[in-house]
Amino acid sequence: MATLKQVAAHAEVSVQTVSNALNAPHRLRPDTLERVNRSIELLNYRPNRNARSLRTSAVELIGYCVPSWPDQAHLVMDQFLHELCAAAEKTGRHILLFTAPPGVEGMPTYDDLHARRLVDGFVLSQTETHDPRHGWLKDTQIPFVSFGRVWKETTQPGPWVDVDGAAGSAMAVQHLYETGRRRIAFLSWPRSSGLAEDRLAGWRGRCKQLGLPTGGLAVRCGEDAIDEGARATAELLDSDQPPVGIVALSDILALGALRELGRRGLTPGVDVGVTGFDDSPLASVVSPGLTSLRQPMDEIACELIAILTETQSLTGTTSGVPTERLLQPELVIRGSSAPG
Amino acid sequence: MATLKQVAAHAEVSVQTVSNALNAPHRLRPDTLERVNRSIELLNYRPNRNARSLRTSAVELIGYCVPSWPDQAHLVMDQFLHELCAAAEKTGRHILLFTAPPGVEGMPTYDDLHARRLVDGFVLSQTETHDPRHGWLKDTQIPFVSFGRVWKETTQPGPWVDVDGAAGSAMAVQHLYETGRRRIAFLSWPRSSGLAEDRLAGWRGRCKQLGLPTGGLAVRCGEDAIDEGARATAELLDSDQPPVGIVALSDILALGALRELGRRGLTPGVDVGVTGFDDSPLASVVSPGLTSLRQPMDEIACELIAILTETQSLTGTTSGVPTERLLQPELVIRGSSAPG
DNA sequence: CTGAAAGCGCTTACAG
DNA sequence: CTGAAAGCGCTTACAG
Repeated sequence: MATLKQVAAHAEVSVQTVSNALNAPHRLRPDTLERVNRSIELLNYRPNRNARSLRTSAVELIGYCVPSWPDQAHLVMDQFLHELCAAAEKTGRHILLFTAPPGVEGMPTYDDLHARRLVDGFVLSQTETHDPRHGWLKDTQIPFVSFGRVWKETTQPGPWVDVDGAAGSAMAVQHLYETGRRRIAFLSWPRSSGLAEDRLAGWRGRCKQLGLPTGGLAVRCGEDAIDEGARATAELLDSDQPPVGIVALSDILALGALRELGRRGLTPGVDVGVTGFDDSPLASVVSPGLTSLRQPMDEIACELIAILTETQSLTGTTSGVPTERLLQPELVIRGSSAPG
Repeated sequence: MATLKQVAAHAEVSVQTVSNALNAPHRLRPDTLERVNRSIELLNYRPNRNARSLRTSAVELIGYCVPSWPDQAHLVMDQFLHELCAAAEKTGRHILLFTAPPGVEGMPTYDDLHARRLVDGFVLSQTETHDPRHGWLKDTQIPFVSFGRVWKETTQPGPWVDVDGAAGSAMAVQHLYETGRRRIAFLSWPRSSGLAEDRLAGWRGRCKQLGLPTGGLAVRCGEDAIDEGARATAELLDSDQPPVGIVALSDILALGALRELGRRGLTPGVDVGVTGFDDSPLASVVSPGLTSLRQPMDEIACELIAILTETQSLTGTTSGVPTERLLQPELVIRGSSAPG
């Protein structure tokens, strides 16, 4: 393993010059730069990152706590991780994975990782209503950015990126409306979830806007399970005025709706239009395919990394980068809402 | 941020003694140790990992390349990552995530990560038939361990951990046999997959052993998709002697079988018993639940980490730890094979 | 544009 | 059992 010193000796310059060739090439005369680069190539030199980190006290590593499954979002977690990695690598950084107890119990782990200089900062996800982690990290001055807002807080403790769930539901309603449906139901979760309330509000808002009924059309499911989605759908279909469109809060719930339709001999996309959320692998794997709202994972990842690395959180200086970004989901249309 | 030096000054000992208190406490007199520990506590000292790594040239980081989805195994990837993280942390290590082009194209990325001392070694997964990465890493002397065997090689280029697919299929056959079924089919993939051949062989072997027919009962699907599983199932059910049990190579294929049964008014678990592979989130989310072969992710992760850290691959010395481990899957029985 | 020197925070023979 | 000193491989003011 060649060192900076050896490269310097080989190129007959000082170590400082080699270091500059790597980190500030514009400071060198072109001929010197070329000579140094030849030596680097020849000796197959790779800078030792630990030495660099020790000196600069930046490790270029971003911590991400792997959620313990089962978990609502785990179906798209692999997509998220892949994009997060790719986005980090574009800035020369990498993702360090770790496990921690949920909630505030896990904070000592975050603190330790940061204090021992294993990471520069954190990307949080699985944000919950009143998530205590954000405030804790902010107080401790540990850089972080959150995928997901801390719900029901007037002011967010730190920078975040999120997807506009209300807009997503509205898009789903609009789509079902445009395919001729006028009675559109909503499959929701318990009231305690900020995410659920956001998506529910989008459905209600657009329905009102279009002059569609909402009364008795929002059903709360006990948990995010296929059986619950099926049960809620059965309830809706058994009512006096059954809906002809169903916007579900999640792909899982939507799958329940599809199953119940099938059980009754109704054809999804023809008799009743169904949409889900997240465009998980499930959506494209069922038949007919499930129309679903895709989260723009690549954009999300890029924004997270940009905010974490370019704002005060990591550099100590405030730049012009906004620290709150609400991104729009995209409706992926499949057979469950539009046959053919 | 306190340093070793400051702790030493506070405890009125040399830095060497503080270092020993941390890394070799048995070398200190109990009273000295206690005094040093008090200072560490008081100053909230955390050793700087970069300084340590620079000195010891071990970063305690293990690289794992996030597979680009879509991918056969991505449904259980989050479980795998969680267990891998947890296992690494038990040894004081962490997982560094990165992306790389598939196959041998990605090897420079592995090499770079190792040369720049961002990682000590790698855990590979998504092993393919004749996977070139193993030989490459072995030749380059980069420590690694593989989750999955390199199929069709007489000798494996490096240490591995894998799950016994043949035994898994045999367990599924045995289970269906014990629930009274005598005609058991197998849903497979194209011949090019070592994993598929392994699982197929297990089915055939156990059927022969039990005196069950196999002729015309193995169907190859074009790809791992629900539609393909349904199509293959339809083919089987339309034959002169339709099977009453179906062992599928994957949960996805099994889901296809369930769908086709439903379409025909047949009840899974009653009329036809169905089993899948991997016990993915899908298996417990459908109704009836899908009987499936669970990979022991916790064991797999522990073995991977143990082999990587305890054998020559990382320490340079051969220890007594075996470098090849074939683990047994576990049959998780649900309604698709046994009602009630 | 280039170079000699200090230092980031640890660990580890070595000597006492 | 304890301590003084060298060194891991970089970066960065500083001087020329």
